[in-house]
Amino acid sequence: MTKRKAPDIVVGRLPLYLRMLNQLIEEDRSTTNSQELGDRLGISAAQIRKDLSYFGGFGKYGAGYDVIYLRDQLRRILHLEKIWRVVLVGAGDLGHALANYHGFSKNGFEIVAVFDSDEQKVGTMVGGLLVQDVSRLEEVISENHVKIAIIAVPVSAAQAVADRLAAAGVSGILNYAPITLKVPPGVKVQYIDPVARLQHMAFYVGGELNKSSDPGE
Amino acid sequence: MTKRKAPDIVVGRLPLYLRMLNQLIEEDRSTTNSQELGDRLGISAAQIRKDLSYFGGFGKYGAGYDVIYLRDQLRRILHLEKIWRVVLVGAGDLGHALANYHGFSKNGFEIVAVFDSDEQKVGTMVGGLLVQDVSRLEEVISENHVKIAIIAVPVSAAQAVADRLAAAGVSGILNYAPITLKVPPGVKVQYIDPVARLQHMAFYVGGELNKSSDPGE
DNA sequence: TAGATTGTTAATCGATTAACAATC
DNA sequence: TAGATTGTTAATCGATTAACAATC
Repeated sequence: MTKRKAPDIVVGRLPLYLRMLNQLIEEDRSTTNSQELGDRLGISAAQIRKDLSYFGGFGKYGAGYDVIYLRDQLRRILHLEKIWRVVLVGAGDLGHALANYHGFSKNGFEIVAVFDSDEQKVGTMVGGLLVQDVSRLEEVISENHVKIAIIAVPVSAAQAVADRLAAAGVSGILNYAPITLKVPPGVKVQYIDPVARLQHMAFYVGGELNKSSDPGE
Repeated sequence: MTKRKAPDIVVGRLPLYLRMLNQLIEEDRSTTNSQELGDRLGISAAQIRKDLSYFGGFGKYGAGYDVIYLRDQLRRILHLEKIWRVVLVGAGDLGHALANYHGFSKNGFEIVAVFDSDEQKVGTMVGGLLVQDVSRLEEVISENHVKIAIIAVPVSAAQAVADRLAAAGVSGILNYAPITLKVPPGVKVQYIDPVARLQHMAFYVGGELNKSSDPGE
């Protein structure tokens, strides 16, 4: 029987499990088990079984998991059986890279519109889409029933964009601007901040300034 | 007195505190306090004080924190007083965006070389740097004493690149390829996977498929 | 001193791991 | 049945919050 509401941290691991199952399927594997999944993901087998148990029982006692079946179940749980229409705000270098990235569409996220406020960029093509003026943001979101957006604008514009996205009905924002956004209840924000990640690593790497495996010159 | 070793999750928040302090400095503020920092970051004041306490006491009783002083202390703690030389592997769309992103150099991370295995790309300019053949990876890392690298190559090449980076002396890897890397002990990996983040959000957003604030057409 | 806010301790809460009965 | 691995419970571990003495 399905247990109580899964913690957010558990939900955040499901995409990793899904990714690994897709990889196993590509390797033509038909079954796996919590031990193997854990080894390949750097997670304990117990944790994987516990995580899955929040949503149901998907394995076979003594035999592990059918990779196709578990993959399909995870897709269902994560609401990935439909194609999500996504808008991208910001057509700079990052916006370009995101619009051209095939990983989104391969995984069920279709970028349906790209916006920018720069007159120079509006009207140009980015990733097969015509860049639109950001003034059309609300209109496009409404017409396409868009629920998820990606922010790839400078810090100075990010909060205002988030405000408009939320007001227009978006309830999930993937934010690449290095700023903590204030959003209304019910709107989920995920942050991607490579600088913060590098700084996090620098803490651990930073000990050896001049030592390391360097005999000196 | 400084307490015991700080948990990794605490270290991961320090860059957010640093970012907020830089923002306060730009706003010409001279002091702040744990309450304000917490409010603006969506974190409890108690947690901020606790986090900082792992590294020392940086505030003034009754008066809060001097923003410049705390900023400097965080930079020291995170080993950000030097400029980190970083290599970027992969000169595709993402590599382009990363090489052109000024946020790295503004925060003390200088990309010193860009590599690709595609003959078409080697020799071209990306972000002011000449793209080099990936065969020169070890040589450049060694000559420049590089300790941090960014992987922006396809999944199929990522593990092999990580192996070479680790063997060449890199101890921090920022990985954009959607795959869990196997690395030797002592090598720290941080992952950036926008698809996983979108999937995580889809779980929460996914409930309302056809309902939401839409009266139908 | 009165007021404010830190730094720290103790209490609470939550997540991970270990162990094992269930079961195919 | 014997063997294997799940799903679940209980124990452990770790992180967050609450409370408050310290102190400027």
